[in-house]
Amino acid sequence: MARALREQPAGRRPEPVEGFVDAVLAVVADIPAGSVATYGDVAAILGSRGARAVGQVMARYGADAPWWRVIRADGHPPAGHAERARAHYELEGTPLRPSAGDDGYRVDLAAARWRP
DNA sequence: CATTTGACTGCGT
DNA sequence: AACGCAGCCAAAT
Repeated sequence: MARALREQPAGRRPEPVEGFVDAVLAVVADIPAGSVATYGDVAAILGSRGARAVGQVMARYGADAPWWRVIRADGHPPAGHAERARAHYELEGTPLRPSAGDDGYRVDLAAARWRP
């Protein structure tokens, strides 16, 4: 469906769609189930090193995206979402690894890291 | 336009 | 493995 004009009712913007935001969501959507990518990897694919910027996008716009497939460089799930992410991992069969101190588990990056 | 913020990363302790 | 610190990036305020 054609997206009509980009103009919105004055003073109201339906979605702050920006190039970077859209790109991040697109990359995240490309991550296959059972695999994961680090914030830094997603940023690198976009030609940037803004791992934090990617996290920022996920926090604000990743609500409807497979955010659990984007994890930290250490294999830890998104901060504050370990419990919810774990449910998705077990459902998708993402290779996990037992951990003592963390949230009780940790994603096996060596086996689950997505390779475009 | 300047400052703050944050679902990050790497290194040292 | 846990904690702290500095560096980096884009969006939000």
